[in-house]
Amino acid sequence: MSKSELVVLGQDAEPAACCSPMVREPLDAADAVDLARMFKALADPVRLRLLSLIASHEGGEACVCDLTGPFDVSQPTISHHLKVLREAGLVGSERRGTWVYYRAVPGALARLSALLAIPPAARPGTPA
Amino acid sequence: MSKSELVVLGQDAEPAACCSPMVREPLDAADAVDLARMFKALADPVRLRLLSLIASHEGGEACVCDLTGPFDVSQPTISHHLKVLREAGLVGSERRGTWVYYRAVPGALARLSALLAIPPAARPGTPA
DNA sequence: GCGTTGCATCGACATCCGTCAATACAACAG
DNA sequence: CTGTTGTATTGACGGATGTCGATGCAACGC
Repeated sequence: MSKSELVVLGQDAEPAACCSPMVREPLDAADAVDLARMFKALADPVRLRLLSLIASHEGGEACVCDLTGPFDVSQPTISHHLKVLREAGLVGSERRGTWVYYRAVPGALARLSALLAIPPAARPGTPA
Repeated sequence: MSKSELVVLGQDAEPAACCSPMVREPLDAADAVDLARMFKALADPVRLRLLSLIASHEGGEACVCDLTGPFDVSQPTISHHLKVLREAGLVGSERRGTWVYYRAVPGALARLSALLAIPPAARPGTPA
């Protein structure tokens, strides 16, 4: 793992590709599979808390060493959860010597947020 | 089931109770359990598509009879998924004679959307 | 009341998933 | 190279979940 896995900025350009609010039009099956995978990554309390710890951490990133303490689960479990988040595209990681740092992927969060948003001018099902 | 289960409007008042953006501060454990449950309900492609069908349906609601056709799964599976969505608080239902109508709960979606939002003036970890 | 339609529930099954102890791998210092 | 620290992976285990056919329940018309 000599190359950085930390995502390049520019992810922000991606949200529009898939996810206008779901209340506006039905999701297609392919998008749904992709999105369900991301929601599945969020569907565990420990992972939610990990993500929020990472995302809100000073400097916008957190070292695994900052993440193994606050939970009542073992280190391998934390690693496993981080892997799930990483593979879902919600976080990126970068090794700096012994230490591994994780950072949230803003574009991915924004994508999900946009999907769930209620359009301001319309309510569900109200023609926009 | 003679009383309506369709949620009363006013749910919009609730999002603020829990979910400012997770990138702003770490989630507490109790909130994480509650939110993970909702994300779990979204963590299945069929359920995502069901929710989007319901939410985008004309009139803001859909009858189960509108929902059993578009998927390659059986009617009991659709019912099961609708139950999961309902129990997660993402949809409400109302029986009208033989027909049962489902409607998305805007407040619940807005709550999740707000949780995942990236604050406009700050990026993850940037002091606001 | 009976037959029909719509929808929910039940029970079984195969698959998936969170957790852990043990272990492997990466990086570093001496 | 060895020992140490940090982190990821492995394999086992018990529990959770999506799916189905069968069935039960709700509502309706006759």
